[in-house]
Amino acid sequence: MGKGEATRERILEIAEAAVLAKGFGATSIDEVIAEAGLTKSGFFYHFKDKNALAREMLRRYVKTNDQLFDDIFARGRQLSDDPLQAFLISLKLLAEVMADLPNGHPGCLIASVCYQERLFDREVRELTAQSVRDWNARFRHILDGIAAVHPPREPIDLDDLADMMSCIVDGAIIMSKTLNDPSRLERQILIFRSCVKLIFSAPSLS
Amino acid sequence: MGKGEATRERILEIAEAAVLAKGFGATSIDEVIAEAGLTKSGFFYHFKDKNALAREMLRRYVKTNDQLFDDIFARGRQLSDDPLQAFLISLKLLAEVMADLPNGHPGCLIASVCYQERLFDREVRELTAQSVRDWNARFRHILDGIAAVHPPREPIDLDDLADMMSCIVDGAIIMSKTLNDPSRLERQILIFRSCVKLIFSAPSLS
DNA sequence: CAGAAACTGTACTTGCGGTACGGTTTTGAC
DNA sequence: GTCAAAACCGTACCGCAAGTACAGTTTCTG
Repeated sequence: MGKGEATRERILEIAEAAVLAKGFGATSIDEVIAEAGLTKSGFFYHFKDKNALAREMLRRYVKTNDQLFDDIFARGRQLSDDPLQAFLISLKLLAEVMADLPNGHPGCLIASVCYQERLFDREVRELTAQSVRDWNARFRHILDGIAAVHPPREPIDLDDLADMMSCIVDGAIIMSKTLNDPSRLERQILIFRSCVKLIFSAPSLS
Repeated sequence: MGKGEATRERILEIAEAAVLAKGFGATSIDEVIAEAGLTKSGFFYHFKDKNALAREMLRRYVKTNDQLFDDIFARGRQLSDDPLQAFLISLKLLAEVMADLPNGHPGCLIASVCYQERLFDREVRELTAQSVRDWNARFRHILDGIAAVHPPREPIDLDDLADMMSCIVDGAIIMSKTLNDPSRLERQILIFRSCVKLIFSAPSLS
C-alpha cells in the first residue's frame, strides 16, 4: 500500500465521522484536512471534489457494513441448522452488536445522502440505491430459505418483509439519534425479531 | 391575518418543499426568496436567520402531521368499536393516503434535521425530539387500548411496538426516496399492519 | 539516481449566510 | 384623511467554504 492510499484512508475515516455527526453539508473540507494534517492542495490531489469524497466514503461504508452482516449471518447459520432459528440468532447478535457500539450506531450514510439528494451527482445516488437493493436481496434470500421450511401463516409478501428489515434499522437509527437514546436501535431489532418469529412459527388458524 | 403572516406562510411552504427535496444545507435563501418574490431584506425581516426558518418549518410540519394522524385515527374509531379493528382500519387508511400522494411522501423533516444536527441550535433539536416523543406516546396509548381487550400472545413491549410505527414510516420514506419508488411506504405500513394483527389476534399456543 | 507520486504555498473566483442601514410602500386603527 | 407601525426594497459589505490554477518541493520507489 502506497503512502497515498494511507492518506486517502485517513481522510475517509475522518470525513465519515464528521459527516455522520453533522451531515455532509455541514462538514467542511478545511476541517477535515486540518484533522488529517494536510493542505487543501493535498486534499484535491486525492479527491477531485466533494462528490468524489462522498462516493469513496459510500463505497467504504457499504463494504464495511456488508462485511459485518456477512459475519453475523454466517455465525447464525453456524449455530443452527434451521434457517428460522439461524436468522433469529443472527438478529439477536445484531442487536447486541448495535447495543455495544459505545455511542450508539454512528448513523446510516445512505440516509444521510438521501436527505441531501441534490448535493450529490447521479453516480453517488445510484450507488446508494444499489446498496439498498443488495441489502434487500440479501434478506429476501434468507427469508426464502425460512419460508421453504416454515410456510408463513398469513399471506406475507417476503419482498416487503425483507424491506422491513432495512426500514426498521434506518428508522431506529434516526430515532436513536433524535432522542439521544442508543438503546432504541437494539430494541427495534429485537421487536422485529419477535415479528419474524410470530410470522414463521405461529400455528395455523384452525 | 396580516399580510406579513401570509408572506411567512408562503416562505415556509416554499422552503419546506425545497428542504424535503434537497436537504436543509442545499437549500439557499436566495432560491427561496426568488420563488417567493421578495428580497433578502424582506426575508430577514421575517426570520432572523436560517435557524429561525427551520424552527418555524418544524412547528408547521409537526402541526400538519398531527392533524393528519388525528383525522385518520379518529376515522378508524368511527368505523369500529373494537380498538384493534379500529387501529387496523386506520393503518389501511394511512397506507392509502400515503400511496395517493402524487410523488410519494415528501419526506420526513425530522429525519432531515436528524442528519444535519450541528446545523441547528438546541431549540430546534429539542423540538424534533419532543415531536417524536409525542408521536410515540400517541401510538402507545392506542396500543394500550388494544392490549386491554386483546392481550398479546408473546410478551411484547408496547413502548417498543409504538416506537416501531415511527421507525417503519421514517425508514420506508428513506427507502422510497432512495429507490425512487413511492409504493414502498404504502407496503411497509401494510406489513406493519400485518404484524400488529398477528401480535394481537394470534391464538395462544396450546 | 531518476522519475513518479505525494504533497505544499499562494493567489484567486464564486456562492452563500448574514449584517447594516437608510429609504419606500402598504396597511390598519382612529 | 392622517399617521404610525408593519412590511418591505436596495445597496453595500463581511466572512467562510468550495473549488481552480499552477508552480514549486519533498518523499517514495524501482
